[in-house]
Amino acid sequence: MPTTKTLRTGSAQKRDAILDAARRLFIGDGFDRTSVDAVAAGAGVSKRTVYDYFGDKVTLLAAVVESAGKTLVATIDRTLTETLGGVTEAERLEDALVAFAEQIATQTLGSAEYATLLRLAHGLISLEGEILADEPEEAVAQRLAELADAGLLTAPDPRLAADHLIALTFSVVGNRYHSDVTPEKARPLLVAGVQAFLRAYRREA
Amino acid sequence: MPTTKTLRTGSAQKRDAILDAARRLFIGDGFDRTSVDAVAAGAGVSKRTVYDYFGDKVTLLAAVVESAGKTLVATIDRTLTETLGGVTEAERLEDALVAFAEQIATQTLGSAEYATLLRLAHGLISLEGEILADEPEEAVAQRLAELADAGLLTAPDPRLAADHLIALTFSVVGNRYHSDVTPEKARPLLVAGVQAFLRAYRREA
DNA sequence: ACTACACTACACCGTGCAGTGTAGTTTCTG
DNA sequence: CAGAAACTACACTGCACGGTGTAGTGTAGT
Repeated sequence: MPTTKTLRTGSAQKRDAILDAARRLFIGDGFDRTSVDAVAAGAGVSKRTVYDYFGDKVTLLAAVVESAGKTLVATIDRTLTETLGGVTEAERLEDALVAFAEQIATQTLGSAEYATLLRLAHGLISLEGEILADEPEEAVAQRLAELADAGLLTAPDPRLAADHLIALTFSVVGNRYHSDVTPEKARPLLVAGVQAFLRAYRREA
Repeated sequence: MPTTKTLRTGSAQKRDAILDAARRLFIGDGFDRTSVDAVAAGAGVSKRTVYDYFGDKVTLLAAVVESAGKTLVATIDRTLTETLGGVTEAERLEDALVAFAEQIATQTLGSAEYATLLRLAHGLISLEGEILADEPEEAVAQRLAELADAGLLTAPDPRLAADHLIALTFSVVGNRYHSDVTPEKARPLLVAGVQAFLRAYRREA
């Protein structure tokens, strides 16, 4: 049995299309309510191809989670640099954090979608990419540690601070508007969350 | 006649047993992966009785959510009174909030289970008990408003403060330990969350 | 042109499960 | 005791879906 098919030009595109459709449908309709036929149709591909690529439905879910995780971490890293890169003054910190939160909260593959995926996978996937499931938090933690070193924050436990920032922004938005998040509704909540975070973690003068 | 059977209302014990088994199984295995046969078996009742009581599976889920919501709100109200009832000094506020959070976070039908139920119901239930889905938050908000009136907190928007307290405690715990929460693991996180909350919302001297 | 392979279309199987119908048994009540 | 209501046991239908097998088509490389 040939385990790995020799990839053809354009094969990676089909794989991505399947992953994309699966992510969209899994998040929108749930894992069990999404049929593999629907995924195939959504990807413009035959069902057989889906099975040829991923073997079974659970493996497909695992691939979706892994792919989404990598994408999200990359996005977070990039966005952190864009928004918090050159911030050295306390005055600009709030705006920068709000900008970061707004990006990640309202992105197509943002914190909400990833959280949903992790919940779908929970219990079905025998923790392979699970160890890196909290990479997003770690990325934020590292950046907060740098801000603390720069004297802008007091964060003895950066990972905890990251969890708190995430909770005050993404979790609050997620709890209020369970799936249908719009930038307009999210923004005031994000601003308030960042302000509360800064009240708790700002470096005292 | 294909008329609708008038749903039976007697024997509240059996009804509760069904609700209980359904909640346990829905939360543990998910809605789609839980068969009505399993619910009936778990409740020690015939499948037919389940259908006589609740009509169909989605209606059963709705009943579970409504029942759990009422129970949770009652528990929250009681626990809030027990822990925060006579608190008028800032020194005792932290311990009281931690005690409250610990109760609700580790209870059998606590914040985590209710959040899971709301997610299961989301999209399946045409918002009947949905309007009261944020009653828990409102209950906390009301109590925080009282604490603000007593001069212990600064909370211009009590509902927002409640969302932040909930996020800093229950959401953080839920994000880290997705389903398997033990009091031992939760406690330090809850203490840290309450402390962060107080840093953000304490009345400045 | 030949071969190898990615891919599709489609039929097909097995199964698990929602929901129903019903006959028979227990239990409550007048 | 009589009769109704609650409940069980069980058989049964219909369907959706996961997964497979296969014959055939398009396409790339030699």
